[in-house]
Amino acid sequence: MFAKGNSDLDLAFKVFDKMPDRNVVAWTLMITRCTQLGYPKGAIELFVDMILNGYVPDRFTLSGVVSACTELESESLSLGKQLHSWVIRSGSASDVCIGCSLVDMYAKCTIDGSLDDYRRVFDRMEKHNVMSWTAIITGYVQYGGCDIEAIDLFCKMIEGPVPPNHFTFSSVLKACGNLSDSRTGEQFYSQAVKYGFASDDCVGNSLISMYARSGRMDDAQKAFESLFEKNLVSYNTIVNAYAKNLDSEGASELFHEIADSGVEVNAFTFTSLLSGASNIGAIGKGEQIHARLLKSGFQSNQCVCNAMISMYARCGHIETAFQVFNEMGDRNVISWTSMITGFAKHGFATTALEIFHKMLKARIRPNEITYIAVLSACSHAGLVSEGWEIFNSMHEEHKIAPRMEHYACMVDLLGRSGSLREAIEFINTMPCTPDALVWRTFLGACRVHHDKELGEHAAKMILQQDPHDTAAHILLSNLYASSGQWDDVARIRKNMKERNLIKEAGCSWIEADNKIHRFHVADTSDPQAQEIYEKLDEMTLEIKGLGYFPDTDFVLHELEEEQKEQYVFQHSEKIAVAFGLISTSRSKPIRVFKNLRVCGDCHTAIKYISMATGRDIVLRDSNRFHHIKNGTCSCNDYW
DNA sequence: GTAGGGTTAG
Repeated sequence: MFAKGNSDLDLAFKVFDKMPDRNVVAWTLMITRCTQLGYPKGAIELFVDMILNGYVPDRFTLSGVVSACTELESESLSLGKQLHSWVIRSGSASDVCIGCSLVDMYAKCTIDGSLDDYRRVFDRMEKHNVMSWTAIITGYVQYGGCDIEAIDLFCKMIEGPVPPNHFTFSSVLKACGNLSDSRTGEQFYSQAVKYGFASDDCVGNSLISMYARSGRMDDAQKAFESLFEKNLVSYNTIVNAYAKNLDSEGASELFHEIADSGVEVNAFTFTSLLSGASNIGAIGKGEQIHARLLKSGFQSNQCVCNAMISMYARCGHIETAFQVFNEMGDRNVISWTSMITGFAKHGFATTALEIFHKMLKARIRPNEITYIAVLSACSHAGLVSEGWEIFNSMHEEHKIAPRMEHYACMVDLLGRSGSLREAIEFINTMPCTPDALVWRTFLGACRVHHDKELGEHAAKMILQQDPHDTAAHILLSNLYASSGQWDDVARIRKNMKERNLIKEAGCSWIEADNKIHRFHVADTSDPQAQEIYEKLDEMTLEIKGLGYFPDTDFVLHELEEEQKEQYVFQHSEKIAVAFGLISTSRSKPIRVFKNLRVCGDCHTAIKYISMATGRDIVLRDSNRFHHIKNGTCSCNDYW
């Protein structure tokens, strides 16, 4: 009877306080309402009051207070556990209602994604209904990161007597999306159709997202178009799909379509648009969205602010990112991690570490992604001993078991600093089998330090695990190319061709006049191509005069030295810089973005160009930012 | 009076 808005909650409290004769139902009702209206702490206080007043909670009360804990996430895990043991003592461990709440509570409150707790509760339940099945499957997908287990459980479920509903299908489709396994997803979807959920918006939206996460944008678009009814979530899903797939133009067009359709956008929409802008580094677009945000009233939403921090940082405006961070009211672990990542990618490792220590002081618990950010900060700056210290502390102080990514960070840190032997020793003593990521990182270090023997070993280890790994083929071929073994280069290229492995094309882009200009190697498609190449030739002569010598190690083909030079001078990042020189204002830095790591020769050449022209050049590659000024780079040639 | 879902930020 109570409670749509917060004032209704006040009213509900007034009535409740005046009740002469409260019973368990009244207490329970108040507890659940508090949680539903976003006051889980109030719910817990009420529960404590209730006990102190001598009332005995029933199954609904316990379920309600467990839900309150769920809302508070990891903050209340210990209370949740106490409630759980209470449930067991009171003999209600097999109750389906309490069981569902407990599964959900463990799923959302357990930080390290350990599955044992919620699985144990699930297994103890007397019988299962569609809610308990859905709760456990969702728990695996959302909080355990265990998509395969979720799919297995789903398969078990459909063999049993309880039919899945639209929520269950939605979760299992999400699991397929996380695995980028659209084939399995399609099978589940056709089952969903058989069960009569063909026109269900929830299942339809999950299908779009599943296709998008599997990289099948055309099918995502088709699924979107064939939706029975498009709601805001559908629009947000497809906007996000375009943003993720680097099509921020497509995302903004859809944004206007939404506005025209009369559907009101929400914070999700803005967050997706911001991430779309940040993926391609389109600061102009990002600023437009920021301006629109200020009118929308979502500018203080936590997710939106976090997306803004990341957008400004990833577009090269680290100071503005820091400003947004400082002005934010309520920061969570993602806000802090975004800021640490931002500083790390810009090469301000010491600042990144300072922020990390402030975060610990503010009693914000770092998670595994925070540690990836902090460790990569160390590795970008060559802070070996700090890296070790942090790596050791993550488990000792915060009970976070290092994952493959953390091991890879350490390999990167040791490898880049030149300690290849120490890195390989680290790999050999890992408690788990190193995966392709670890070996790929190590191979990258071998390439930088020209260690052919270890590099070959690493590439073989990668190809053992994944014979189709394009990166290993390329790195191996680069390694051979840099020592002039052209027969081996040819063999690898032939192998790649046979296996139909295509190197992701190097591509650079630059924003000018609020438009993105993209360039590939030796690109002549731009209307201003002639001017660009004239500028390039002019720059080549000029910087050679300053002492630049082309490093043709970075050319893959066996060519005459002069041809190699020419080839290296047609790399996409150089073309983009030349375009920047002729079409952007002198007062601003030239901001270039590249989808892959910047080539070593380009890095050197661009440093000389900054010296010759007096322009500041900011280059974001797939790994980090390079702030190039007067012939030096913020990465200290360490990338 | 109870429990489950799809879209967002690192």
